[in-house]
Amino acid sequence: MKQKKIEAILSTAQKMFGRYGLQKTNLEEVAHMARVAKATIYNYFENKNAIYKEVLKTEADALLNKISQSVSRELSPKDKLTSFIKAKFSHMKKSVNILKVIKMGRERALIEERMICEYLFEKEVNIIHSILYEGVEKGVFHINNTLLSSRAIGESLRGFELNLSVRDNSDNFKNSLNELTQIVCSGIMAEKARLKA
Amino acid sequence: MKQKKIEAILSTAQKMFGRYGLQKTNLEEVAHMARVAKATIYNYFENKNAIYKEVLKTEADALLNKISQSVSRELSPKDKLTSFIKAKFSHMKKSVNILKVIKMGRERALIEERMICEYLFEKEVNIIHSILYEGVEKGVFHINNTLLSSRAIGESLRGFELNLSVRDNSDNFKNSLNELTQIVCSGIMAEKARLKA
DNA sequence: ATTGTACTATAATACGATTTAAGTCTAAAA
DNA sequence: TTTTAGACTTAAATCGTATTATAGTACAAT
Repeated sequence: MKQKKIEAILSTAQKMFGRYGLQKTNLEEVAHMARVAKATIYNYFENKNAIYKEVLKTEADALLNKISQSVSRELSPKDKLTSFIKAKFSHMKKSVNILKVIKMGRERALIEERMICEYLFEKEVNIIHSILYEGVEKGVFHINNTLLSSRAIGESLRGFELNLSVRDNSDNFKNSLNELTQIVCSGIMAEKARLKA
Repeated sequence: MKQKKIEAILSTAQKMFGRYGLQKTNLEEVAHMARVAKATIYNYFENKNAIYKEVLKTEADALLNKISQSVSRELSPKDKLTSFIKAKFSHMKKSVNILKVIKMGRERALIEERMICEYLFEKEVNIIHSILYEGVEKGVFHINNTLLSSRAIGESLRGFELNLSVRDNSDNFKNSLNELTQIVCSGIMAEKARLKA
C-alpha cells in the first residue's frame, strides 16, 4: 500500500514537473491526480524539492538501467561501447526532467539538479570504464589510462546531449554520433582487432 | 577617424556586455566610456542588439583567427588537429560574451546569440574539415567521409565547452581533453602513420 | 562627422495589494 | 496505523499601478 502511493505520487509528479517545471507544478494538483491526500505526500516527502530530487534520481537510475541492460546484451567490448552510446541517446528522450535541466544550462540550475547531472555523468563514466577495462583485458582495446579515457569519452558525448531535442535534422545528429562512435572505437582498438573490423 | 570610433564603441561595449550582460548594459554609459556621443553610436549601429551581435561576431572571428593561426603553424595534419583543439580552448576563455551564451543554455538565448554560436560552430567544422581533408590527401588519415567526421569531432568538443569556466579541477579538464585528442587522432590515422607515432 | 541636449516612448523597476500555494495540524475515516 | 479532508499559517508568486530608467530620435551647433 505504502509503496503504491509513493509510486503514484512520483509518477504523476514526474509528468507534472516535466510539463510545467518545478515552480509551476502544484502539489495540491499532484495529490489530486495521484488520488492521494496532500498530507500523504508530506508523510513521505520532506518538501517539494525532495520530490523533485527523487524524480530526477529515478529518471537517472532508469536511464542507467536501460543503458546497462543494452550494454550487457552485447558480447564484444566494441559492441558494448557502441551499444552504450546508442542506448544513452535513445532512452534519454524519455528522461524529460533531466533533459530540461540540460537544456536550461547550469547557470540557473538548482544544487539538486547539478548534483543529479553529476551523479548521472559519474555513473555513465563508470559503465564506460568497465567496458574499456574489459576491452583491455581481452586485448581488443589498447588504452594506457582507462579511467582517463572513459572520462574523455563521457565528456565528448555531452556535446551531443544539447542537440537532443533542439536541433535541425535528426539524421544529421544520428550520423554525427555514429561517426564519433566509429572514430572513438578505431581510436582505442588494438591494431590486430582493428584490422579485422 | 570613423574606424577609430567604431572600434572604441565595440571594445567598450564588449567589456560592458561581458560584465553586465545585454540588458544591464547602459548605452549612455558605453558612450561616455568610449568618449563618444550617444548619437555617434546610433550613427553606426541600428540599435543595441546590433552592437551586441557585432560584439559576438567580433569575438567569434577573433577566436577563429587565433585558431587558424595556431593550426597553420603546424606541418602535419595530426599536429594541426591537436593544435586546433588546444587553441580553441585556450583562446575561448577570452571570448567572454560567447562563453556567457554557452553557459546560459540555448533555452533562453536570443536569435542573435544562437546564430553566432551556429556560425562559430560551422566555421570550426570547416577548419577541422580542411585539416582532415589534407590528412587524407597526404595519406596519414584514413577517413571515408571527411565532412561527417569533422562535424562529429566538432560536436564532441562541445561537451568540453560547458566545463570551461565552470568545473572542478582544471587539470582534470586538460587531461580529458588531451585524452580525447589522442583517441580521435588514433581513430582517424591510417595504420602506417599510426604505427610510426 | 560628431556632439550635446532635449525629447518621446517603451521597457524596466518598485511596491503595495491580492492571491496562490507550500507546508502544518488535527480530528475523523478507512 | 495509515490515510484523508479540511482548516490554517505563512511565505512566495502574481498583479496592478506608479515611478524611473533608458533605448532610440530629432536637431541645432561645431
